[in-house]
Amino acid sequence: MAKEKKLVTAITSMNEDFAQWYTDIVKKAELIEYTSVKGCMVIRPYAYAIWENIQHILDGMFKATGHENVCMPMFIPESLLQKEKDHVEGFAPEVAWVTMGGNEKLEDRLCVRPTSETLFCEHYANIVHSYRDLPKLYNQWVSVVRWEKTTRPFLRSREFLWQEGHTIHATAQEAIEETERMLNIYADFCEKALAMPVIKGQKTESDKFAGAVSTYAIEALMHDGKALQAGTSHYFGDGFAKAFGIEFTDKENKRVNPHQTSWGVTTRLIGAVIMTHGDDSGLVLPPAVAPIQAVIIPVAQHKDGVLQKAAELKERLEKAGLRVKLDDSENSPGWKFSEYEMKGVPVRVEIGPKDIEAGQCVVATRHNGEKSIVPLDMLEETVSAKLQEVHDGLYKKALENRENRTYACKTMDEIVSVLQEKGDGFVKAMWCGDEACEDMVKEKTGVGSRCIPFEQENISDKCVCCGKPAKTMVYWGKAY
RNA sequence: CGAGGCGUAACUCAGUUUGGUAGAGUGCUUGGUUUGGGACCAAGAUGCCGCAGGUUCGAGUCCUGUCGCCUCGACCA
Repeated sequence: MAKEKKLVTAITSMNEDFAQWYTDIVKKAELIEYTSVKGCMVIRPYAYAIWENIQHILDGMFKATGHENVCMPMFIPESLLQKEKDHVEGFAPEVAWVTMGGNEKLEDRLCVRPTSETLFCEHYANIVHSYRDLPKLYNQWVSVVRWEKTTRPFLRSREFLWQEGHTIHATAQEAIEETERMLNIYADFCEKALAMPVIKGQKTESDKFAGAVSTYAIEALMHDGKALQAGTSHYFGDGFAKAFGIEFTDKENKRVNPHQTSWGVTTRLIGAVIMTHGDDSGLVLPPAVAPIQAVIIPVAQHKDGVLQKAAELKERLEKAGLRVKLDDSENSPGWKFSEYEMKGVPVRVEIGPKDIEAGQCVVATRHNGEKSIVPLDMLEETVSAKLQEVHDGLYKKALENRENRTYACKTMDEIVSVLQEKGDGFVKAMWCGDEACEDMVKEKTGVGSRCIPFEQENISDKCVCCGKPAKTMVYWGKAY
């Protein structure tokens, strides 16, 4: 394979040092700026625009499935957080506390929400009285705080933006269906909007959400072979309802507890996009969420008619419904090419005096660097087709990477040697269901359980660790 | 939070061993020539040497603490 031409020297090569490459990208593509509080970052306009596009698409999917947006307070009294035992145990180590109000010490200190189950439960206890009140399908777009020890932009920050859906249903069946529905929406979104293939599956007991009956997740594989949990959906059963005293009268006039779910995705998705599609020239954005879908670069822009023509192309593409930028700054065309490659703009349109004379322009695609000459009267349909091509190309490349880095193993020795030989990736291996084996695999091979995929395969009849009869196939991997 | 590395101009970094006037390249500003892959010439501006103490006649340099970034663990969306 021909060595890829490196167009930008300002960033570290991803194969040389993936972590440094990531850090370079988030700074150079003007996604974030660090602040004086560890783990809290400025999400700059370009990154926030990506988030807004993510929000817009997902919010539409939520509304289309009957969900309503609400907004809970950011503070949770300690007494409220304490009500569900597993939940508080899971989150207490990483919550930030407000202990003073002005100069007064607070009687019941307030936790800054790390997640809002407790607030939704308190609220549901007040508003749910009858089966006629159910279901409530609520969602909120807010930020939460978790006092992480190790922080990385987008992947693990102390404050992050997310959406958290919280629903409450009359029956377990309905709640389970909701849990599955939302996991499917996330998977759909990742594949159709972010061009990122994901594995749907269930988390193991040790890995599930604090207070949940079962946790489901979508897992993606990054370019370097590490796994990233891209979204989660939890089924709570009636555990929270019992702990918070949520009851309703059913059709038979009996007092019963409702069943709940919660589900969320975060700004981590931006990190996932960077690490799934980025290359040594910078960011590569999937067209559906790219703040700029096509950038127009005028060449020899001081010459008569070039800027006017470029502006005309911009207007035409905008009318066709695209997000377009015309860069008429004084920088050289070469500089602009590199700049928008760094920023991951999927399609570039070049227009110069020679093109104008010939009634054409040059259209280049970011993901593969291909350029083609396009008659001006075919601009709109060509750019739209190219955007689709970029999306498909990104998805295909990400899927290939995942497939090339997914290894089926029957023994722990095999896991160790395949990882050593081929590098990090997903390991498919059988498991007996015993937590001791799960821990042992992690200890001996360095890969932890990611999920029990819905799509099961039979790699072997025996557990990869203890050799006893296997119950399920598990995806294992190193995680971000 | 444990082990290691690094903090000097907007960026990348030299200078720290042996204490003695703050440096380079890139970028930025202005003017001109350029413009199809990060253009060229000229003139300019930019520093609490991460922060706080300490040692010293004198600290970017030595000592203590602290904050931040990177790597590897543990924890996690």
